[in-house]
Amino acid sequence: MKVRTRFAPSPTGLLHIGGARTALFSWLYARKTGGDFILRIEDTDLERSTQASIDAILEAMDWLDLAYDEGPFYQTQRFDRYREVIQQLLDNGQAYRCYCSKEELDALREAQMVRKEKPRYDGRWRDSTATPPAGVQPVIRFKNPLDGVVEFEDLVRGKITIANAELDDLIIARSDGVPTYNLCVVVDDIDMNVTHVIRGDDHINNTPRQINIMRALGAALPKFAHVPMILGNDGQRLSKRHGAVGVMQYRDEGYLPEALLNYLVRLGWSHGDQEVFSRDELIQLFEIENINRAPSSFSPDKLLWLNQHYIKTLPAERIAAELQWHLTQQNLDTSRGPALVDVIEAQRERAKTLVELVAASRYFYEPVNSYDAAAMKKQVSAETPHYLQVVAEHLGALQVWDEAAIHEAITASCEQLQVKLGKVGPALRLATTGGTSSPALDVTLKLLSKDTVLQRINIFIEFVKNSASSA
RNA sequence: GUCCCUAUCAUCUAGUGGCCUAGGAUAUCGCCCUUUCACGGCGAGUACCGGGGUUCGAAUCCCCGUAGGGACGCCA
Repeated sequence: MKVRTRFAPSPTGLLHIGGARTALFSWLYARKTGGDFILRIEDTDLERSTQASIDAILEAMDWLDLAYDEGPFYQTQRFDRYREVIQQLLDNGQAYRCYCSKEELDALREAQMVRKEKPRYDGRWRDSTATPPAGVQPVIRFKNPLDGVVEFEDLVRGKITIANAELDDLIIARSDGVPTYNLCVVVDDIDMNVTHVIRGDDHINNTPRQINIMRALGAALPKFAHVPMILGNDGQRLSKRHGAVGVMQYRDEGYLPEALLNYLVRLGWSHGDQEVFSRDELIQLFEIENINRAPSSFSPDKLLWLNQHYIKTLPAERIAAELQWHLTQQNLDTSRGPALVDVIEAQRERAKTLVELVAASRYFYEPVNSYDAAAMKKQVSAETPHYLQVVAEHLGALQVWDEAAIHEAITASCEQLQVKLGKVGPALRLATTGGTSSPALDVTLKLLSKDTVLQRINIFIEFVKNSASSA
């Protein structure tokens, strides 16, 4: 049978790290097995679902390049189908109407807590022949088996057993008739022929209930794989109100989707000692059974390392494409100046994020309008204008503007001046970039172009002279 | 509170009874490379939660503690 997996987020917020990883695992498994990956939006919570969240989820899936073969399906568009199933359950005596008020249920729960019992519905309307109270819109509850156990083989945990006595008769339709999560999931997973349910382990407790409903409907059971939660740095579960940030925020902060995906897949999954995986490798190597059982905590440092790794190793064209968004954000116009891919090649080893990469590359595209104060103090002396004048002369005389020639010119300048490069280099860097860090001087100057370099040297010489006379 | 799940360096992990005086990666620290910033290379320290079993032998299997996470909604 063809493998079919699904990712089923609820649109009540951003797609965060945990959700993205679950989506990744589901996607990988489908790809690996040549199956289908389905996206389903679980928007039955009419109160909290928003279009903005739907858009955010879609945008994140797109940015991560986790393409789905089917969907997005929306549960709100399948209400007729759910009602049909609910009616069937009602007709078969597998579900019943419950007329309890919320207050009544709260009181029940409270009393149970006091008695140190697990709070659950006591089934008072399950077989009731009492006359329903007037004016109360009932909810519909599923008749969960009273005894026995539900046992299933979880693909990552192994055998999980829960006694039916622990379960209560869950609500499958609200009093306004809107079906609830557990019912919708079951109907959808059946209708969509989902073979592998891969989801967060916060759903382990729902699984036996869902299995019972599936059995009541006479459906075949899918396989379940519950992946552990991701914890924050403090060991607490990562959630919307607890340190979880949306996937798109990582884009904003300058991470590459390649890095984020690679980081995420290694959080809870491993293939021996391997740390870096291409997409194709992942598809080839991914196995559900290699997913860890323990929750893991998110480590920004390692993500950063992977991001830098990908910045260093991906084709410059790929980086350039991803960089476009940041260039716009940071208002840097690269239409004039060196080719972006050349700057990327020169800079890629000294940026951990794309944000840094852009920030560190401004001087290639914008005039230098200030100089690092500490460096001015440390690297600039009374002789500096003269030194740079000589350098400018050598550079100005060059017929060919390439790295070797530039290197020659600088060396020759030092020889003529009888000084070490240490007297000239830092000042030259300061003059041309405004700061103390850049790629090798010859590379930097080459990219900057001869005209720009000579111009900047002149401006700098004037600046030094002026500040010396005014001091 | 009740039920479910989990437990190897600071963090992510390898390990499926002998190959483990526990390996890799990140982070940290040191050295080298480099007259910038980085990259890179080499090296160091740091872990099997505790206690009982089973076994000739246990990080690996079992039990009990302990700790952490999850669930217990007319949320998903």
